[in-house]
Amino acid sequence: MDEEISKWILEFLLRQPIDERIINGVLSSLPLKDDDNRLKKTLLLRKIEFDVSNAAISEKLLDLLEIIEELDHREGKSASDSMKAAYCAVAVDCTVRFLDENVERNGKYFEAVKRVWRERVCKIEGLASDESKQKMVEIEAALWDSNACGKLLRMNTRSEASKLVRVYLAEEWRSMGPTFLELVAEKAGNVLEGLRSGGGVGGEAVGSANPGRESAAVGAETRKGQAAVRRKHIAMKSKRGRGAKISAVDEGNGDELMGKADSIPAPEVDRVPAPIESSSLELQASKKVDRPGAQTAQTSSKGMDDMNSKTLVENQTCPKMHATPEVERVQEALKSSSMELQAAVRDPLPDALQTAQTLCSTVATNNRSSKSPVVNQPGLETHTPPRACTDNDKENAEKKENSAQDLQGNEAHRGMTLRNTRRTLMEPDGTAQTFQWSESIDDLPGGTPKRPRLPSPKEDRPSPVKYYADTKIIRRRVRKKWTPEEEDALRTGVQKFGKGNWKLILHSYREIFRERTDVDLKDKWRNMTR
DNA sequence: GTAGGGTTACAG
DNA sequence: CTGTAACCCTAC
Repeated sequence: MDEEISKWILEFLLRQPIDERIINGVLSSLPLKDDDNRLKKTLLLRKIEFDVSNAAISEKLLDLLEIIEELDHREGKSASDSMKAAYCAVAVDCTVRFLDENVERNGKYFEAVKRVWRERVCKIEGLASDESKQKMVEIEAALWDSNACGKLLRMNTRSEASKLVRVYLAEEWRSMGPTFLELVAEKAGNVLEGLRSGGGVGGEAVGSANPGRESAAVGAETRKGQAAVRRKHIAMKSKRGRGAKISAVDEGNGDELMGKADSIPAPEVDRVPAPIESSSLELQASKKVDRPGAQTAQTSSKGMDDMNSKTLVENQTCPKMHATPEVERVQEALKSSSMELQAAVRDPLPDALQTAQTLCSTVATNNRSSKSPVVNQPGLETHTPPRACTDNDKENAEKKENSAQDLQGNEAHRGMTLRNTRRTLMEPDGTAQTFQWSESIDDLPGGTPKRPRLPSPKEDRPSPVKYYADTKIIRRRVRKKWTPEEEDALRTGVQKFGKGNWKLILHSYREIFRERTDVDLKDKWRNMTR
């Protein structure tokens, strides 16, 4: 199946309340590449939503939020306030759950503070906020202050974390907009609406304004108001090379879509959408969950208001089930727009391979025609990634050639140089620097997808709270005077085991030396014998 | 784990 | 401010 189509399907499925096993099955069967942060983010958000809905607030949620923050960071987007708040609330809950009202029994709590706040929250600059700094002060204070301890214990941190994560999720789903398939379905809804009303098809869309997350029962007025927002989503898609044609249709009226469908020769319509049909059948086969609200395309015009975009996608992908003339026309329209989209998203690999082949054959020709000795000139290596040649490329190539000739004397040398540094353009270039996202959801050989992993160590972004944390959390123990009982036990211990066996003495009188260490014993003996 | 030097808190 | 006890850091 085409990778782009796989992405559309997966993105759509990830937004649905489908059994996790089905999602995993789809993940392992679709050909996906590691270049779509939106898809990765959708996957991560779904995971978070799953955990929160199961009341599973844990440090794993912090992992997921950190990965999303990293993805956003790479795209130049900083964490939203709701994300920071959610992250902070989860961190608080993951710590406070270990808190004991007796501050002297808070060993586990101390470990949690260290693990969650010192080694994690403080180091993620992108998720730091004034609130998290404030919370950290309170969290730390509970280590020694029973009042602060009591205050934290009275808080319902679990509920707060759950609530704030949900708020964050809602905001994130909203900002991501509908999935591509839902957009397409929405357009189909417009067309159907137009057909049923027997007149012009306006810009008003059918379905939820945020089809992936919100109820389909959105009032017509609301939808009108949000039409402009949807157009923005489409425009965004078109920039990515996905929906250029559909975008154009949306700006005009829906009849254009039908017009395009009609104008496309039948063989083209039949040929191109095959991947969509086959993939949709696969999905249908794997989708065992029937949604009660789903209706067919035979629904009346009034019923269309309630029809959500999922239904439309199903209709689109099951042509044999609802073969009314209207539906067939919509299917044709969808197919044609799909074909146009496929045309817009051109795979660069064939061009690249062809370019590489051309270069290699040129080099081979030069080798045969030139009697010049082979000279390795690393300074003249070309490491331009293979891609289709443009006029500019040709110009640049000519310039490079000229400068190479200036240095080497002839074009043949250049060819030989290229040949001697790398056998082919597809070979790894030892001098080139590559930057890859190694935490791929599908970076197994052969593109076999696998579950997401935690990110590798992040770049060292100094955190403004780190210094604070280091100086605050590792604080001196509260100074505690030695009791006469402890001094007696120490003297007895030294008499019995000898000076220097501090560990042994400590364990022998563990009940007396409650909060002392072997080093304390050694220091105390030093003081006593001075 | 131990030894010894360094640092900090506190009483006078 | 000073001396001392308690605690910390680090080399071995």
